[in-house]
Amino acid sequence: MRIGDVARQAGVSTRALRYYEEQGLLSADRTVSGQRVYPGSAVERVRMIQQFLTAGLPSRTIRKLMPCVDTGHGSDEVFEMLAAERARITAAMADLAAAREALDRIVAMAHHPDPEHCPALRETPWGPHEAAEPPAAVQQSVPVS
Amino acid sequence: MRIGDVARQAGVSTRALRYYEEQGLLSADRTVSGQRVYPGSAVERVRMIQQFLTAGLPSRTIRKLMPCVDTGHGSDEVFEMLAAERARITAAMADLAAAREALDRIVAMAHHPDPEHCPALRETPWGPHEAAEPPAAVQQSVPVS
DNA sequence: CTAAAACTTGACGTTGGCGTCAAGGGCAAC
DNA sequence: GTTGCCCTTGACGCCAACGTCAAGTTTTAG
Repeated sequence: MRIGDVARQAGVSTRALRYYEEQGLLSADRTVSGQRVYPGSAVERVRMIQQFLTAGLPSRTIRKLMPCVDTGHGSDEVFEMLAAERARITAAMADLAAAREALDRIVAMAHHPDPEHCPALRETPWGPHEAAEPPAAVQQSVPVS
Repeated sequence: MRIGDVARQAGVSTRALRYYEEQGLLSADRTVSGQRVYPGSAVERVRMIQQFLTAGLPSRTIRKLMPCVDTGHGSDEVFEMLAAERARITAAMADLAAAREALDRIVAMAHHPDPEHCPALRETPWGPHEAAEPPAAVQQSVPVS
């Protein structure tokens, strides 16, 4: 397959494919004239690369990961990286869930015809917080003339 | 509170706070000399901003969202945005879950002392795929001399 | 009073994953 | 041959959310 075919089938740009090669994520044979020639498995591989990129793994990390995918085994160092990335992903999922709930609270607040509903953020468990603005704070400088 | 206090309590840099103000996410009073003065609630607000940013909402979107948070109601347009972002977040969570499972498959593959386990990616349901490299492809140019 | 710490605006630098020309070479069809 | 599409390398552009000086003012601590 040539680069355009892979690009179409994997749903990415040819620019991306050249970039992946540049980053050492994807290799290609060449014709005498220098055109890239890919095996059919390249499509799968590109999809995997995309999935990892979408998940926030930097290309540098993926580069270290791919040999492990190809050969089936890797060094302890690689597995530590993998574990770390796994943890990062899990944490990111938690962050997303929290943000989504925050959005949901906002729409609920806005659509809920209850009394005193509007700036009722105080009722939501939003991490540690101190008393909201005590009348006389600690370090007060010249407060607006 | 001054900017440094808010920064410490919210766990962000002062640069970030000035950036948020620049982007219209966070407002501050000023002393006569021009220094920023924040209410205690600013810490909460910054945490919320951070949460949304972490979730991938662009500051432009958050800017449109904050009035709704403050007043308790917003336009239909804002709610459409919110729904779209909610969907984006859900999709992102699915992507993360998929990537995490891919990582798990890799470690399982590497640690599993089974025969013919190594490049056994073919057994995993990886999206649509055609036969991997038929002996004679369609458009074949001069194949390496 | 003075030195240190904190604050101000302004402006340029960084990072990643590409997009987007630009200028040329290759290749199948007609 | 020639038309038109696909390919090549090279290089600059982009965008967001800040980091990082720089150079000057203010506030605070001793």
